[in-house]
Order: sequence, then C-alpha cells, then structure tokens
Amino acid sequence: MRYSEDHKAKTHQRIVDEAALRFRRDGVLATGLQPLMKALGLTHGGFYAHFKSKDDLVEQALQQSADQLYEGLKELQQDPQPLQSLIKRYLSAAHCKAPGAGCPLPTISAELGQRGQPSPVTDQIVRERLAMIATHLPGEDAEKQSALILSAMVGALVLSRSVSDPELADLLRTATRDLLLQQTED
Amino acid sequence: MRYSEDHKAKTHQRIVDEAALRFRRDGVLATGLQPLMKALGLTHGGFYAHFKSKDDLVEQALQQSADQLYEGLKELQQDPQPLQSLIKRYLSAAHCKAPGAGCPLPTISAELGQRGQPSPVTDQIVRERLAMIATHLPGEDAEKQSALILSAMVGALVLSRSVSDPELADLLRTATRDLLLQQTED
DNA sequence: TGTACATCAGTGAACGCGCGTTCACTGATGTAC
DNA sequence: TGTACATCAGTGAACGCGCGTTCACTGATGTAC
Repeated sequence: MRYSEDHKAKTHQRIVDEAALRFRRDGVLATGLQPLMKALGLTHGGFYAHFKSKDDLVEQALQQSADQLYEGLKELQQDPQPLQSLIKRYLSAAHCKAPGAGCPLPTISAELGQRGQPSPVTDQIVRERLAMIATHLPGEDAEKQSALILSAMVGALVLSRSVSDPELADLLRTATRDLLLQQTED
Repeated sequence: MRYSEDHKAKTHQRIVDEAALRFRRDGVLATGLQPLMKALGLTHGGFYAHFKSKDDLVEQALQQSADQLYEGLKELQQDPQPLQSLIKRYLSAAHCKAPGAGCPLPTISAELGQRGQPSPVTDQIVRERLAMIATHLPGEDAEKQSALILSAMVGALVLSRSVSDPELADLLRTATRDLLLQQTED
C-alpha cells in the first residue's frame, strides 16, 4: 500500500468534515464536488475512491453533523440547567451566523426534505432532540412540549437567517429564546 | 402588435404562477427555466421577453406568493377566531403536504436566506404575519409572543416535511398546533 | 541487505448533461393608406 | 375594401459553463524473495 490505512481514513474524514460544513452553509445542491476536493488540496477524480456517489457523501456528512450534535447534547447533561443552556446555545447569535458549524435540521435536513429525499438520519436527530428536551420537562405533556420547543428553535433559526434586516432577525431569535426560557422555568 | 397587451400580461402571469408553485415545491435552484416554460407550452427562448433574469422571476414569484398569503390573512379577519384559524390552517396536513401552494417562508425564503441572498419581500411577509398575529394577542408581550408563534409554525412545517416517518411528522405538526392553540386561548 | 513486483490513493482528461442566457428569425396581427 | 408595412411574442439553435461520474494512468510505498 502506498499509504497506511490510517492515511486513507484521515482523508475520508477530511472530506466528510468539509462537506458537512459546506452542505450546511451553502446547501447540498449548491456545493460542487470539484471545488470541495480542490479546497482540500485534492483532485476530484479521487472522490470515488472514498464514496459511492454524492448522495453517499451527503448521508455521511449528515450523520457526521448528527454525531457532533449528540456529543453536544451529552455535554449539556452536566450543566445545572441543561434545557435552558440548550435553548440559549441554539438561539445564540453565534449559531445563527455560523450555519456551517451548527444544527443540520434547518439546513441539510430541510433541503433533503424539500427534494423529497428525507433521510432516516433526520428522524434520528429529531427523536434524540425531542427525548433530550422531554427529559427536563415535567408533566404528561412533556412530549408535546418538546415538539413545540424544537419547532420554535428550528423555525426561529430559519427565519432569522432568511430576513435581510438584522434587527428583525435578532427580534425573531431573541423573542423566541426569551419566551421559551420563560416557559421552561415554570 | 401580434397579440393584445392583455395576452402578454396573461402569459407573464402564467409563468409567475407556475414558478411560484415550482420554487416552493422543488426549490429555486432545482427548478429549471427550460422545463418550466415547456410545461406552459412555451419555448425557453421567450422567457427573456418577460423577465430580466431568473433572479427577476424568483423575486416576482416570491412577491406573488406573498400577495396570495396576504389575501388569505385578510380573509381570516372575518373569522370569529382569526388567530386560532390561522394556526389550524398553517399546521394542517393539507398545508404540510402541498408546499407548492403554501407559505413561501419555509421554502423560497429559507433557500434564499441560505444562499445569502435574502429578499426584502421575506421581511415584508414576516412583518405582516407578526403584525397580524400580535393584533389578536393581549398584553405587552404580544410582539414577542407573535415571534414565538410564527417561529413554531414555520419550524414545525420544516421539520414535518424533513422527517421520513409520517407518524413523527404528524406528531411534530399536531403537538405544535395543539400547544399553540392552548397558549392562545388564555 | 538489495532488488523486483504488487498495491492502491490520488491524478487529470474526458464523458454526457442540463443549466442560464443570447440571438437571428418567424409569422400572425394591428395600422396606414 | 384591399394591400403593404411595422410590430413583437414567441421560436429554437447555439453559447459557455459547471455539474456528477468514469477511467486509464502515476508513482510512492509495503511485501516477497
């Protein structure tokens, strides 16, 4: 072998990481494989030594984003107020401005859903999120409440990124954040 | 003139209508001008007699969707419970399944936002929605509350369309709907 | 230890394809006389 | 009323471009002897 197996695995991971960034930031359809490989100092022909197709990469990049997210959730468990911290982090200005490093639900999942190719990974992310949120909610309505909270967080992010007026964007994001925090305090 | 001015205006409108449908259902980037014109029984060359560019059509199609939406809002004013009716309609199974005929916020606006080309029309739609919702809310928090409600509605629709499990989709949609209705009853 | 061979990650030209856009042209109609 | 001309919505071939994908090849390395 020319390189160790370790080397190929590292290259593979670099491609997935860069793809996960670009798919979230620019969109799946708008991300070309040629520019992506070039950005990593590789040529596009080598792509198919690592992936069966672009769709294969999309799936792996989405899974990668999901795994990152899950690590983030576990980290929050040690927080004194996990749910409040999640809401604050999810609806932070930083998350809003950096879609490439954030939650794939308002980006990759939404695009795949619109294209009529929803991925089971999306379901997995949604279920994990819902379960995590419900854990920190009292009462029988916990499951329903968590659906509302997740919907509101995703929607606020989508809308904040969609409007052109920064003040309106901030209003949508902070108002949603404040009210969700208020509702979860009770 | 070959045709009356009326004829050209009608063709123009037919193109905008079909585009508004396709942009919402399939996405802006995924919608080709050639298939779009063909579907209307026209050839693609004639497109530029009506529009400066594809972006020009996108703007007009978004505006068209916004106008449709605004008509829908005015209609709701005569309803005994305008806000409740809006929530029910927005989070109906019908709206979820027919993105091409629905609100452009989770579709066109979201895509333009991700592409870094947010349109002022999106701001207009968001402001109109927020104002309409706030009208029917009591208290000083009306503006903030309306941001939460709009975010939750948009997010629930995005998520419902993104997951592959129909049951999960329904759960997200109906749970969000029920809780929003409950919150606005008070 | 030195040499011949096998491996295979990565190279880069080429493929067909659909995209947005341009442009010389057509031909049915309205207008002028 | 009949004829010649002007208008212009729509036609369809062509443009360059970037896309995803294929494939014959390269050349540095590990292995066999």
